[in-house]
Amino acid sequence: MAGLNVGSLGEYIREQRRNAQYSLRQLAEAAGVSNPYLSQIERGLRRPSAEILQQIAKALRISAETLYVQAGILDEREEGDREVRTAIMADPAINDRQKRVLIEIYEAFRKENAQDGAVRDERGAADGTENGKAGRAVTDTYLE
Amino acid sequence: MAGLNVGSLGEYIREQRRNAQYSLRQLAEAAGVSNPYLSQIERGLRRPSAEILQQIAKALRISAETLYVQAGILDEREEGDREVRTAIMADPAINDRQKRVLIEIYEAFRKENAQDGAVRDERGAADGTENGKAGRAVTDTYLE
DNA sequence: ACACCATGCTTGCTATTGCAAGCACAGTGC
DNA sequence: GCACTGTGCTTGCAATAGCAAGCATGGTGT
Repeated sequence: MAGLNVGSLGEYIREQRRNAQYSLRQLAEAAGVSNPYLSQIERGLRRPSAEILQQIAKALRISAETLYVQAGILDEREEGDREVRTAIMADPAINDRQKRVLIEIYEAFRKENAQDGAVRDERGAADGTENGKAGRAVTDTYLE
Repeated sequence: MAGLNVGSLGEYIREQRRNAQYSLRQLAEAAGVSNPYLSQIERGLRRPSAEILQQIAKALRISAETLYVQAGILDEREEGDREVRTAIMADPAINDRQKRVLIEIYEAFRKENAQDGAVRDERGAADGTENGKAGRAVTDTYLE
C-alpha cells in the first residue's frame, strides 16, 4: 500500500499557500487549524486527517479532491483524457487566450510523453524526465 | 465546526458491506483494517482517517468520493472552476511536474485576472501583453 | 540602542486513532 | 451433552493527531 505521500502533499500545500500570499498563520486561522500543526503538515511531519485536509482546501479555495489526489488518498480518475481540455474550455475564470495557452502546453506535454523512448530530435532531451525544455519551447512560442 | 457526520457514514459503510455480502471480518481484512476498528467505524464511534476511508472504499469497490461525500468531507459537486485543477491532477497522461507546471500557470492566470477585477475575454491593444508576461514568469520559474 | 511586530519552528501535553487479544452469542455437527 | 466455527463487540494499550504556549529570527520604525 502506497501510504500517503505526505511529503509532496505538504509541499503542495505550502506552494499553494505562498501562491495565495498567505502567511502560515493566516492560512492556519482561515482553515481553523493551529499554526504549528500546519507548519508540521507542510514539512511532512504529520499526516492530517480528512477533516483537516478539507478545511485547508476550503481556506485555499482549491478542491479537496485535488489535495486528496496529491496526498495519494484519492486515485486518479480514469478517463482523464479529454477532461482536461473540456475543463479548461468550460472555465469562466480565464479568458480565451489563456485557455489556448494552457491547452497548447497540455498538448505539448502529452506529445512529448508519447514519444517517450522514441526519436528525440528536439535539442537533446537527455532523459525521459526532461520534458521541461519541450514545454518551454511551447510557452516561448505562445506566451507573447 | 460541522464535524463529520460519522453516524451516517458508518451506516452507509455497513449497508454497502451487507449489500456486498461481506462479513465484518471479511471486509476488514480486504481493507487491511482490524475488525474491531471497522466495527467501531460502522457504529459511528470512530472517525476514520482519510487513508482508512480510502482502503475501505477500495475494498467495497465504491468510489472514495462517495464515502467522502457521505462523511460530509467532500461537498457534493462544487463549482466548475475547481474542475481544471482536478482534471489536471487526475490525468494519467502527464507526469507530476507537468501537472505542477500546468496548475501553476493556471493559478497565475486566475490570480492575474483577479487583480484586474474582471475577466475580459479579448483585450484591446492597450495592455495586450500583460497576461503573457505573467504566464511567462511562471513558466520560466518552473520549466528549466 | 530599543521596542514592536510578523514570520516560521520547537516543545510539552491531551485526546483520539487504530490494533491485538479476548469476550459473548448463535448456529452446526458429532 | 460438547467441541468447532462464524458473527459482531469490548477492552486495554501504543502511536500519533492536533493544540497552547513559547522561542528564534528578521524586519521596521523611532
